Amino acid sequence: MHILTFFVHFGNVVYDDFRIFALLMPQYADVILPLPLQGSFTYALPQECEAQPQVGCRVVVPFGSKKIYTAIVVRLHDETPPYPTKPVSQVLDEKPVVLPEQMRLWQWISDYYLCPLGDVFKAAIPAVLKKKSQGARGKEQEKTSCPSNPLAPLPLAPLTEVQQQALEDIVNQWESHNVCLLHGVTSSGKTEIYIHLIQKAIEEGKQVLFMLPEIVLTTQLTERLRRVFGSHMGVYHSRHTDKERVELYQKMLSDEPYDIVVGVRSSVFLPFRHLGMVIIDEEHETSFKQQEPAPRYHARNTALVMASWAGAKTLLGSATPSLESYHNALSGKYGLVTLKTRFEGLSLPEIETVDVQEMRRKKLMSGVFSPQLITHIKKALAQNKQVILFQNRRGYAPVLECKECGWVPRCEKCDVSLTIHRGQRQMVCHYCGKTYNIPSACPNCESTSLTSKGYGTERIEEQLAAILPEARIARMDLDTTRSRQNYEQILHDFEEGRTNILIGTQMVTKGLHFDRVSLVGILSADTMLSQPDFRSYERAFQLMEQVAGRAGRKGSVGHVILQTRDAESTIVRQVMNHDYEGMYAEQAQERELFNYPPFCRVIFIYMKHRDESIVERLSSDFAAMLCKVFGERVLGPDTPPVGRVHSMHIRKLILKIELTVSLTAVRQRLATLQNQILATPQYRSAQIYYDVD
DNA sequence: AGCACGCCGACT
DNA sequence: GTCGGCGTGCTC
Repeated sequence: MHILTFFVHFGNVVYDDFRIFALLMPQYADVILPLPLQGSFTYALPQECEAQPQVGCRVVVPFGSKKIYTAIVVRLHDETPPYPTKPVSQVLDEKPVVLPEQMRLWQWISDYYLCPLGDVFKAAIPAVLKKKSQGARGKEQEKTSCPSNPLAPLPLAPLTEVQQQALEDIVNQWESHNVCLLHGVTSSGKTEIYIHLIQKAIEEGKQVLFMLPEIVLTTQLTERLRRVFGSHMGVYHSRHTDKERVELYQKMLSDEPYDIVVGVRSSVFLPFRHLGMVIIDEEHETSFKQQEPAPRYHARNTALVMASWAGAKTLLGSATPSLESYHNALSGKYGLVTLKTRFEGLSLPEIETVDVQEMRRKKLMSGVFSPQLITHIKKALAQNKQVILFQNRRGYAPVLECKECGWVPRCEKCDVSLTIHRGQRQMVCHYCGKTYNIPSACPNCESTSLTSKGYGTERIEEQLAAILPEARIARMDLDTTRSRQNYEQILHDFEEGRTNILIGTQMVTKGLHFDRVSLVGILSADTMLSQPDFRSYERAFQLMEQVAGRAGRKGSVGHVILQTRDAESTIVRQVMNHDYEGMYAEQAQERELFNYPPFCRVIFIYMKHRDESIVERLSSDFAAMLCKVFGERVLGPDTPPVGRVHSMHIRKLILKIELTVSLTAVRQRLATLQNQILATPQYRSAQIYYDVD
């Protein structure tokens, strides 16, 4: 409890003049450890003056019989605990490295996302700061995230009339709302508006956090910002080395912090002292939510909480807002500003659907390629234009199948079929990453007629190369972009026109701007809808709309070919008409009917165990216990689509909580019930964890 | 998380 | 009769 209270009364408790004069140092420090443990541990403090830590400082402590950890002091006091204490072995900081507001945010994440505080600590602090190393406190030796731009900042590009109007609308909305949603179609020039807002905030002496999904944080955008903000700006990217992250963290703690930090999800954990504005671009992106490991936090929602505490204004930007944010905007909780026109009078791309079923019946398909798509690709290449092809599946083919007996290779540790990767000459489990050799004969019936079913990006590349041998094709997916250099090389080659067709997964849908792309092909709209997830429809719309937005730049209307088995489906029609509002209305109705966010809070409860029968019993017992307390709000247990990962069998329960019910009460009930069931001897070795919203 | 302590199988 | 399997419980 208690952790928070002491931070709130920081000034009173820590800086007690009387104490210092009387040389009565606090005798004990409560610390948290970077381990999945709830609560804090008490250590004795050495009584020398110079070794006194403050709350928020790192200390080195022995833990267990031989482990040594870096811990964070959360409270100083004189209450002798009823057990023997070990002494703190070293104090690493003179000044706090975790600010009171940060600690408060950690506690909020721990409470809201139902995970131990130690897990938040682990995620929040760069690894080097957690290690027991003396070199870590090197504020003085400022290195030259990171060559900073020595050039004088360029003057801001003037906004167009439409952009200027949007900017004024945003500022107006902020008069009456803390959060404003900017719904701007792709290429409507949102970035320019952000830049002007950031500039304004910096002039007012405020700090700005500009959060982006990983994939958008490419050189294209950072370079543009760098040219404007130069050495005022820090970049926080997951591909930065740990050393670079520590430098940024230390810089933010120093007396001359960056005015603006452009960063990914984990940049919400940076220490801001004068946060005045938060901008979250592509706010609908699912990568803001950390899935694995704990803490399973949502960086957008966490940033919203942080901003409201700091009294900062937040701008959420997207061409395809999340249903949650749009709902908040319509209900008046957020301000809403809409930008309907594309930059420089560009019109939205024209979308043409192709009925794959029909083409297949007429035997006109060449593999995944419809004749229409091939014609348009040829036309684009003849005009020296470029093409982006989108397929949301990597690898060669999702399945290998024996023609004789129907045998399909599966992962030993997970309940999924293996994806074929030709390039690596292997089959790969996309859940645990385990690789297998491709068999030359079926291990079941010894037949050698094994065929690939379905299409991944790798196979599409192969087919296209056969159809258009003269095309210069590049592929961009997880497999070809393992290193940052590869990623940048692929983009660079495409930008320079060395390649003219780019095939890729979601990676090609985000924030890339290429002037010569005239055609976008969506190879299979249907595969995106196949996952049984309440957000899959929304996500499919967002992906298609985003990738379509890559087509057409200055002076010409872009063209999109959307291949589907069901050209009459609502989603295809909505994408064709760029009808976000229609999609929203329909999905919102559905979510309301079935009690899903944003009309309800959803907590997924996962249970894992090596032994399937144990997890089976555990899940039904736990469900029964939960039902007694939560009644109809409990759904399940169910086996998730992939019922076994890493040899652990999984069951899932869903808890739907009305927005009016206090989450604190729910959390306490859950904790009690979880402790109760895990006290049962047979379930002791099971794992239970939660995923909120 | 990691480590120690503790109780049951195949080895010198 | 011991070495070692990993189940379980604790770490200030």
